[in-house]
Amino acid sequence: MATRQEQRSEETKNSILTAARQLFANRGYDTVTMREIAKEAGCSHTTIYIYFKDKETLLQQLSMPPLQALMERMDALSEQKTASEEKLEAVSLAFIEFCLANRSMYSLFVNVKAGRVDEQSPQLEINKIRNDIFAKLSRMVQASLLLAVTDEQLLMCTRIYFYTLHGIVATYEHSEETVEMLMDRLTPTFRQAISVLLSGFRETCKET
Amino acid sequence: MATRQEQRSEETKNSILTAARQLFANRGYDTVTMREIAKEAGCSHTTIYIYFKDKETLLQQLSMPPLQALMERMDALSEQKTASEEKLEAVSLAFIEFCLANRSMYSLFVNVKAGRVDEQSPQLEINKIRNDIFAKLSRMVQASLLLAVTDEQLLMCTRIYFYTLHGIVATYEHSEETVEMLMDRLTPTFRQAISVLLSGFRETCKET
Amino acid sequence: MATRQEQRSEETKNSILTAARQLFANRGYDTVTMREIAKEAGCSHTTIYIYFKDKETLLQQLSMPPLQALMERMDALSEQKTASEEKLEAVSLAFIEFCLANRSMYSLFVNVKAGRVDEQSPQLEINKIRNDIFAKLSRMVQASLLLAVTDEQLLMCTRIYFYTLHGIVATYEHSEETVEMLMDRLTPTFRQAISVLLSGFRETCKET
Amino acid sequence: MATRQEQRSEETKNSILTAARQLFANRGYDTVTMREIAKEAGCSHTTIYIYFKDKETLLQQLSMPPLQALMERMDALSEQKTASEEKLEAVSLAFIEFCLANRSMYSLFVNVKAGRVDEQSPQLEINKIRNDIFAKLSRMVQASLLLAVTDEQLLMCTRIYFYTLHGIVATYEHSEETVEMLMDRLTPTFRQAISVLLSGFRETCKET
DNA sequence: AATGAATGAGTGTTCATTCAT
DNA sequence: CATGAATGAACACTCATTCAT
Repeated sequence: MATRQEQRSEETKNSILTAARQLFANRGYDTVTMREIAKEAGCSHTTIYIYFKDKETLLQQLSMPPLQALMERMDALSEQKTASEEKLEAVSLAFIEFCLANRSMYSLFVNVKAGRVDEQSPQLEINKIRNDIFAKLSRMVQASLLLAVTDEQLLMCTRIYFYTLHGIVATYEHSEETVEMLMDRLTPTFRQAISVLLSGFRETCKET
Repeated sequence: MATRQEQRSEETKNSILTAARQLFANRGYDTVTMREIAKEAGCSHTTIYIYFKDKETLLQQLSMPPLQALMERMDALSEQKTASEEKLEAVSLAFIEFCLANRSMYSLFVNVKAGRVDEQSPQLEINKIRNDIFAKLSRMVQASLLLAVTDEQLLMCTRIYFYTLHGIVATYEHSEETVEMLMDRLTPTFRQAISVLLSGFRETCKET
Repeated sequence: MATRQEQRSEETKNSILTAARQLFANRGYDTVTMREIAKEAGCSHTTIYIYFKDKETLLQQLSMPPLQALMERMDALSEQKTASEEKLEAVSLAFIEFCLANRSMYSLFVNVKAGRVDEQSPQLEINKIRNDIFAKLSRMVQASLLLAVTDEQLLMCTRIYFYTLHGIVATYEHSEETVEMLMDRLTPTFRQAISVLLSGFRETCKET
Repeated sequence: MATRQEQRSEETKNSILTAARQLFANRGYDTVTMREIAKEAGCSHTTIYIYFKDKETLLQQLSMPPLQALMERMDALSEQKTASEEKLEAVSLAFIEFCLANRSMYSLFVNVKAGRVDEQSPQLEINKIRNDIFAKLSRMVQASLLLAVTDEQLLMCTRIYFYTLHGIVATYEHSEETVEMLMDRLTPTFRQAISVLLSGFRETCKET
């Protein structure tokens, strides 16, 4: 039973998260100050420390939900009843769009050192999601190839597929265009890239 | 005939450059402080200002020579008398190797805002090199396709080719493995990626 | 109803103002550092930035109120129902006393570059006050002359009158005597100076 | 017998003095850096320390000769065979011109604390010159009055005379006009001021 | 005599964070 | 729960000065 106080508290926390999300996305983690977040959230900067141990923690708490949302969206798309290649395309475009919409998160997502098992949970969590995404795409790539490949071949293809996805996002990571502008302008190119890779994979795997 | 003093001076300058290179590479331009560089270089932070006007200048002096070296190497490789595809492969691997060997430079190289024609020269210089590399690779991609393509098709192929190269480098940008380790381990994958792209390009361009 | 916290805050602000006033007065604006002011005020140097945007703002906030007080006092004195010459004397002595009581302000007041109409407001404000004072004294000098003079003559007389006032203040600007000591000791001299100037003006204007 | 080395040494010292004089005059003592002086003088900044203990010493060594030159000029002018009032005028204008031509020196000249007998010599020296000038002007004022006055009256007149001179200089101390421009534009006003003071003195002293 | 190399102290300013209320 | 007050550490950069040659 949430008292009125608890409700208000939750509201404050949310407004902080929302403000921080927006500012981090637009201006990058380092540039944004706690005071700016507080001003945007409509509270004192000291209040933030009631809810979050420090700036870094705030960032990490911020990054989990969207990543989970991405996972869910990718799952949903991959369960649709369409051809494998179409599904891969849809999921890939969703991934690209998400990454461009959350550019600051993206660098966090990508740069967290892999494997450091001894670290605290938030990094591990992110690591886990990253591996999940990799595995998911790997399966979809396989399904789209329409031919049998060895594990080794699949790993190689998935890696190459990832390189390109990562490269796409990295190319526009610091662009000043909005996600919408970028997606409008470049979706055909992205589609083409996927198509090129798949047909290249097929050719290459066939030969061996 | 360099006096002993001049020698020592040169050493100091080099140790600053080395320290800065390393720190920029590991921790990014913004995060590194002049005092850290000085400590790493074994001198006072004010000494840095004897050799470099300011932090930005230090960064730029650091980045130009290797980029020029890369250009020269790419030129040399592209003039060899081998098949187009082999040349493209050699040049691309050289590009990847260089970028991984100079990871800090890479993010500098990639992130400099494009086009700002009104800016001062150093950024322009980098911009110019970037465009040169793009043009060079574009030409080599065309030669490797072994079939006629429209300008539009070529632009799209080059873009996709770049995405993948960029993605490869970005993927290992923060890895703790040395360049040598990475190249040893992954050169086959990189070759494969190039081969996949080329055969994908050919398939895709043929169709239309 | 001021809370205890607000009270303390006000105290801090005042101690900063007091410290700054004193140090600026004794050692000049440029020479004084924010850290010195803080030490004198008994707080951290960063605390100053809570109350004042920057060093310049601190200086300006310091200077406006006393100048406005001076204006008001001069206005009040000039509206009294006494002989013109007595009023001029009273106003002039008030001006001298004020300037000696606020020596740091004085150099600020005097040194602000004239006329720069394109500058931000605070300098303009001071400029305006200075012009007001000049105009006010000019009118009173004219009234005290008891004879008709051309505009040109009046301008010259006012300038000379100002030179002497300015010279009086400048002479004792760096004296270690308090205002009270100086006024006690020198008021007769100052009166005499005014009287000398007026009779000199009359003689000189008569001739032409 | 000056060796060639001694000659060169003297030259260097002089070029430092010349450079410093110019820079101090144009930009003020605090703003000028040792490196700037060195560059202007055509030597290394370390060389300055061979000839002058530190920046302050340089300033003081710089200030004595012109002051002595002023003294000599004032003496020469006061020994001419013209009417007393003309001599006073000539000497006063020379004083004003000198002070405006050496503005940075002027503040040094004026601000040196009076009387501090325990201080080192350079300050005393300046003090002495200041007193000399005061005495000299005092005598000339007396001669120009053309009537007998008590010591007390003379002191008062001299003080007032000084206030005005000082005020004139202080008024234009921070002006951006050159000495020449100022003297061209304002010499009539200065003459008038002197004339006003003298006739005021006469009137006032007559009465008592 | 002269200099290039080097440095410590210091500049104004910002920021994440803590404390007292 | 929430906040204004306060702070120490840090930033890039400058300067007068000293040291070794």
